[in-house]
Amino acid sequence: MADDVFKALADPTRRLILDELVERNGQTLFEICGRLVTKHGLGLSRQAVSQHLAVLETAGLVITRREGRYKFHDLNTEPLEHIAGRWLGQKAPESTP
Amino acid sequence: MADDVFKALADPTRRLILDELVERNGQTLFEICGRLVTKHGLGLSRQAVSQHLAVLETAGLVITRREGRYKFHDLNTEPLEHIAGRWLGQKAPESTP
DNA sequence: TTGATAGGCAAGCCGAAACTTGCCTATGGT
DNA sequence: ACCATAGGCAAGTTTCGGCTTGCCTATCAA
Repeated sequence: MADDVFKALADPTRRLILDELVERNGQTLFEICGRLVTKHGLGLSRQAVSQHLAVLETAGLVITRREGRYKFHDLNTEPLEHIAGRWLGQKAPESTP
Repeated sequence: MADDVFKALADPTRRLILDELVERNGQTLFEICGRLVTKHGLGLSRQAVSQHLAVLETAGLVITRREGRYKFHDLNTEPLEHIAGRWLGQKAPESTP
């Protein structure tokens, strides 16, 4: 469960994909491909991005909905909220003024 | 910078090490080895744990201090606090009562 | 000083992960 | 009906991460 989330976040390309989805939710595979190439200059194939999206989906960080021949990808931040708490929980909360 | 933190957290053994340091801070390499073997039943060599600790240290999650022939490992949770905020930042903060 | 304890360095092995390549399915427009 | 667009599947390659093995250094105690 949490293992999938950490493994998904381990790759810099996947973190960039999450960034793009924060900026504009509900993008298709081709849109994400275009953004990664033009805005960040990384040259990867469409299948590479597709596989990254699959990893993000099994981690629960991306939820997909199909409409016709389009498949839209929505960001789901819920798995991100409890991740660090595993080690921050019972710590003395240092001065947070 | 953040890349090191995510890569460090990607491995389940390293996450277990952080758990052990939460439970008891300032352990030596041999102490951590013993705990991983006895409490969690994983059979890994001392060098494996040493390499894991090195990864955690370059990520800033573990800080070491040397005293004589002992090297104590202290947890540093600071890099964990801003990790998820990258994607949670401009999201509507749900009810935190 | 010798031995035991705590740790470090470096090369090598192996399996998993990232990426490619090639082909296939499905939807929509004209 | 036809073709272009959006996406999927599967095998192959290559790179990288985790782990081992073997040996070396340093500190302390007797």
